[in-house]
Amino acid sequence: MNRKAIPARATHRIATDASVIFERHVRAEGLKSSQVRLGLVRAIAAMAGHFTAEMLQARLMRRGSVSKATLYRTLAMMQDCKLLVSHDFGGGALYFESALNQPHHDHMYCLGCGAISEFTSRGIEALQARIAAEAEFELTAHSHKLYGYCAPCARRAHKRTSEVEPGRRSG
Amino acid sequence: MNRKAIPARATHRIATDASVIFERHVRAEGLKSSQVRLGLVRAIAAMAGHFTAEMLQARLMRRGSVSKATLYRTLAMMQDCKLLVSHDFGGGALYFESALNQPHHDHMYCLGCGAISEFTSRGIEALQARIAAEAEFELTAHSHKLYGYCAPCARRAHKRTSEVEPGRRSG
DNA sequence: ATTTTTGCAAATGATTTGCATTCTT
DNA sequence: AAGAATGCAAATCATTTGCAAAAAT
Repeated sequence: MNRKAIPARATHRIATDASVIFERHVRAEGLKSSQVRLGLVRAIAAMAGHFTAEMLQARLMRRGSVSKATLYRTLAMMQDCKLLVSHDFGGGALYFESALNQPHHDHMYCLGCGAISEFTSRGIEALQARIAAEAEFELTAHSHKLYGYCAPCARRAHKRTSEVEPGRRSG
Repeated sequence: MNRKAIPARATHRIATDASVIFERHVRAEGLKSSQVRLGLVRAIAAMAGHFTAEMLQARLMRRGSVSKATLYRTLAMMQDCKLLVSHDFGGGALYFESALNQPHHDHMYCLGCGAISEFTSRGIEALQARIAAEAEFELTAHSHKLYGYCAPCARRAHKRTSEVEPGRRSG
């Protein structure tokens, strides 16, 4: 379920759809539009997979540079209008992911190589809803992450004899 | 399922059990024991519920003060020897929780009042394991958090007409 | 004696913010 | 013009770390 190698045609469409939604949000909030930000929005929306602000800035650096301030401000706005979603895997920096037409899913994070993959489970979602209902807890969001080793990393680890267990990890 | 009001007898026993485990760990690592740290370990292990480093320091302040440095270092060691577990609910500070004789569980976090409650689900754990297995992902840990409003906060919210939706929240 | 622990202050690092300048409307 | 957006540098803030002094072996 890893998204990769999005064809050029598709990224253009995604970028355009995102900019429409973004501009609608800007108008609704009584803000102003700007070239810099629109370019950023298009680029970010078209990003494949999961990325940090730093990774994003590195990639954007190819063309004109963008200040961290504007980058973070745009990232925040895109989250406000649901174009973007962020995930905290405990490494210090947040990971972002385009949310345009991306149905909800949860993640597996490889402690060996940092690879992030996705999963969904109707069953888990249902059990979760039931648990919340029984506790009279009004569920508005959830975060479910699996940590461990992806297949290649696990194989690599099994070859060596001594393997260090992953230490403390904030759940 | 909220742990509260632990009787004095019980806290003493917990503190003692924790100090034994902690001292074993210290010896195993070739470190030295210390009064300051042992006092901290006993106090922390006996803490009920979920608390941040700041909350902890505030409570410990009643008796002699402890430096943040030592506090964090002890917190880290206690996690190393599984006396303590930490959780990140996205508020900036980590929450800690004594793990002595505390079976695994996941959490619900109230966006209204910050209350933290616990839940467990055999069903979810099983589905989780199956998902990992199918992806050939070697599962070593997981984090599952539900965000929303506890019963009192939900009632309070429904009384008012306009309720602000929780904004971006890193999952 | 030697090695570790402690506390203070300074460092870290991702993210945020103040403010003067530059866009948009 | 009037209000926002931008970039830079400075500020945040929880957590870490360097180092000299104090404690444990």
